[in-house]
Amino acid sequence: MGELGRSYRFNDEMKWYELWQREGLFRPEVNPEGEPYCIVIPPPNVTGSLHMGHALNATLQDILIRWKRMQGFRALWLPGTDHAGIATQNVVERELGREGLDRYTLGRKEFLRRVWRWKEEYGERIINQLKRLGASCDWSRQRFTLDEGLSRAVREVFVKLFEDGLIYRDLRLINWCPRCHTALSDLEVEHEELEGRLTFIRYPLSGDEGGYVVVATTRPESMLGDAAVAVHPEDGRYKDLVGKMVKLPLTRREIPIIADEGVDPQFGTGAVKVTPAHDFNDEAIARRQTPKLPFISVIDDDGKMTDAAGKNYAGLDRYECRRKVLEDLKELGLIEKEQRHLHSVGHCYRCKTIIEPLSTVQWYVDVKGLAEEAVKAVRDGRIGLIPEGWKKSYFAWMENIKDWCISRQIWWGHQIPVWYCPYCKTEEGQHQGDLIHVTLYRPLNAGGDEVRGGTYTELRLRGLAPEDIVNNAKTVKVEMTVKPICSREDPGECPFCGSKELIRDNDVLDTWFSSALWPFSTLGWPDDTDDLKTYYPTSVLVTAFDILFFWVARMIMMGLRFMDDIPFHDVYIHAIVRDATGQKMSKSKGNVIDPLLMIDRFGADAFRFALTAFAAQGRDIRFSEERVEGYKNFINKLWNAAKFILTNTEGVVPASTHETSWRDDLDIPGRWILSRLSKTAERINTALGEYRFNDAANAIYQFIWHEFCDWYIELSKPIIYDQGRSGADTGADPAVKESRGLKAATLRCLLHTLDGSLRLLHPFMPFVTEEIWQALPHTDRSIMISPFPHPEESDADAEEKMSYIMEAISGIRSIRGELNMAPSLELTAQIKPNNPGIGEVLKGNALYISRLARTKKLEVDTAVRKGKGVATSVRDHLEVYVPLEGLLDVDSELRRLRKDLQKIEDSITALDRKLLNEEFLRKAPKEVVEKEKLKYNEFTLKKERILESIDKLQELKGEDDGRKKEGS
RNA sequence: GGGCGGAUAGCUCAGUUGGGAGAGCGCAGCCCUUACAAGGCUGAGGUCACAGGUUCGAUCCCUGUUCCGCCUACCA
Repeated sequence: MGELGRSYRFNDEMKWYELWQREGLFRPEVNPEGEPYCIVIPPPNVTGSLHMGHALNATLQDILIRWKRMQGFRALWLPGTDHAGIATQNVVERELGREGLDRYTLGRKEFLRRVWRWKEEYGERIINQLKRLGASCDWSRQRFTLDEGLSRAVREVFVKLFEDGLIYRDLRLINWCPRCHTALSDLEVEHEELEGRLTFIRYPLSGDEGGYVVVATTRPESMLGDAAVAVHPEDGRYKDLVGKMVKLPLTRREIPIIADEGVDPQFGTGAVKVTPAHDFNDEAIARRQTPKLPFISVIDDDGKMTDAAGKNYAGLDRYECRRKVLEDLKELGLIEKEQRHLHSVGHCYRCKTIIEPLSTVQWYVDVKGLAEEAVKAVRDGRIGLIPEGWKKSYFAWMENIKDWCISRQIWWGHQIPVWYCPYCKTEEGQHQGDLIHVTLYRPLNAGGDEVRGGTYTELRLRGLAPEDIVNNAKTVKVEMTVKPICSREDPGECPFCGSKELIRDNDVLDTWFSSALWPFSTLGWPDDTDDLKTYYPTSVLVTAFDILFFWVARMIMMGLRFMDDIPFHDVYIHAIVRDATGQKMSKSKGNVIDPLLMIDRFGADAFRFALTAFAAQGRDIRFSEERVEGYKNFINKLWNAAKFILTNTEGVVPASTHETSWRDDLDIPGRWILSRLSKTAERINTALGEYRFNDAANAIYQFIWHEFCDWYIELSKPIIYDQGRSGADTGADPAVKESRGLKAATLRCLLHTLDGSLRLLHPFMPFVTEEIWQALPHTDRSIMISPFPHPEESDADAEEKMSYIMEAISGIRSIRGELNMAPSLELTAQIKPNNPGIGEVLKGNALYISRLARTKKLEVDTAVRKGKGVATSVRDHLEVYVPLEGLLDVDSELRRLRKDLQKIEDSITALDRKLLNEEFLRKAPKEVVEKEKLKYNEFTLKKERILESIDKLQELKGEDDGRKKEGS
């Protein structure tokens, strides 16, 4: 047993974390016999630092894990980080940029060394921040998506899907980020409404001097790549023009006017320019046409115009080019008009650069079949989404899912396990080496000549060694017809021609590809490990909705495919944390609140509790510091309660869970608080079982502050102090003896309830609970492995009787408060119980009433004779009178009573309406009618009593007034 | 364009099988009562967005309207 300082110092939180870690308490092996319970953490980016979303996410998982661990489960919270391909690469490239370098000057190998170095240096930052939060992850099992094991999993999955024909290459338009220099999946594109300009441009008709067609566009620069002008086939205005040609301004090309169903005659002029290589819509039109329209790429990887754009524009940035095109068109008098136009524009989710659709060869996963299975798993309830509302979006997305573009033109990540042989021939008989196009990041010397790129065959013929080519390649574009060699092991030679010279695919996989395997790759798959057998499928996944599609859906698909089982039973989808005004937090808005700052200022416990208490299902959290502060006060309250109990229970033998005989000596308040404690445990269990975190948090808050502190501790004081005074007694008096038993029992009850409260609170506030608990008599090493309180049968009798006591006390307090009487003023009070049974309870507990309500004299009798000058409080089971000779402020008491009367009359009127309604009597359930009748009787009784009091007062007032008149 | 969610006390929000409207903060009054003024006690404050409907009875179920968010989509 220890002593507690004056106030809780949360700065020492980490000493407990160190203890937990030292003792290995985060490992599931602390409960070797327990049923497995497992959560895999949504791996944060290695580049990341803890933000509010992480903090909430981790707090909720920690609550579940600590709760289950205390319940004896073999609870595993498996942590790790994600290599975050694009984000991490960006960070390191920026770093290089400051040194005047870029990744190409370093070359792939050296660049990757740099990234790993960066990762070793900074990659643990977010992990350490999670520790500050108190996250009880099993760090001995920590994983990283680029670990050897996880990489093997990725490779296995890729090869298997390739073999099954579910991974393929294709040439089509993709979302390209010119800044990150890579393809992106549809999900990685954020659409934002922007105000742009709709420009109406005249395209002169060929062979019809003066005739023209007007097209409207938001991207004038793309006209350089136009392949046609399209109109709706039914559009009368243009019917005659279909099949004719127009002269494409600023170029020497002529392009046809074609008909396509996809054109909206209502929009713009009804005629649209078609740029197949730079617009998804136009791509579709181009593919529908016979003959197919040509794809003319006028914008390159960097967002600059290509040679195909014409010599006036080649090399210009796409937006510079736009300005120049507009200028040039204006000069030619071909701009009819411009208007403002609101449209949504795709941005790179990593760097916010505007996406450029480019026609490239990429790798795709055919997800249709996988998605079907994943839909089934949710539809038939094998996986639960909580709150359920998300199912709808899940289904909607899954049912319209498009193939997943998984290749990225970056270096940090899992390189695609595919090789190409430059010496084999394609089915059409071409040399594959001629179809592999390499651009070098710097000119290489080849026999005296400077070489900047070319086909692989050319480069080899000019004398460059294979290593030189690969190591200096900026881009390697492999045409569609080249045969891929996909292999689990790096192939030493071509399986077809035996050539030892193979070129590996330059691209890496989307980071989400490896994240999709997380629930089983982290447990050891593809090996058949004990962990995998024990913990898969995992219990629950806790995450925010913004990665429902990115991650959750894909994990379900991959889990079902490769483990033949769901990856988790439940998915709990929590809120987004916003700022106090409801804005999403973002760096650009400058409204980000740093969780670590909150932890520094208020402690991790208060911060966690604030997040939890507001984590209601289906609603976003508006975060504000005040709330955290409020929970810091709660900690203070708890601390002081503990201090009080500890100083008063010195020497009290620890109340072991088995030894319960002391309970027999308890009186009503003691039995009541135990019953409430048990009820609270039950409420928390139910709430957490349903992922109703806010309910659970509020239940324990309510119990500790408003039941334990406000009532029980106050009620214990008369026992502790009064009996303490007579403690020196000989003990001959049986009443004293008995009360000694009561005192001992009360002290134990205080300790027991404090201990139980701490355990119930521990999952939410791990640090302060540990600190207090360590000061309590205890046997376990830590509260975090002590048993979570089991709900017992509730003590209805004690709860009922306690309500009488509470009514009596608050009745008296109410009169005191309402009539503005000083708390120090000791009153005389009379209580008239509704029946003798209630009276017995009140008499037996008179000590509590008089102490808490501060009375010097207390009379309890069903036949109490109400004096003339009394204040009255009418409660459900009793009436309270406080005679106020001389003190009575008759008018304010009358006002008070009339207010009560009004309330009760309103209720009675409402009930009247109901009970006089025959249909209600006939149709409503009997219990309800009975209840309403009972209420009616109760209320009328109450009303009569209040009326009686009013009468009495009015009588008195009459006399008073009379006296005053006489006196004057 | 399609879909989803929200509108309850001054503020932020709970309210799960439709049966007398709750919390926290804030506010007002009285109190430094020997755990805690980071506190105690008492209290004020709500036609549960609006309009219909179902029902004996609606904050809750249905329809519509208004306002506010979010997701999604190939409106050039």
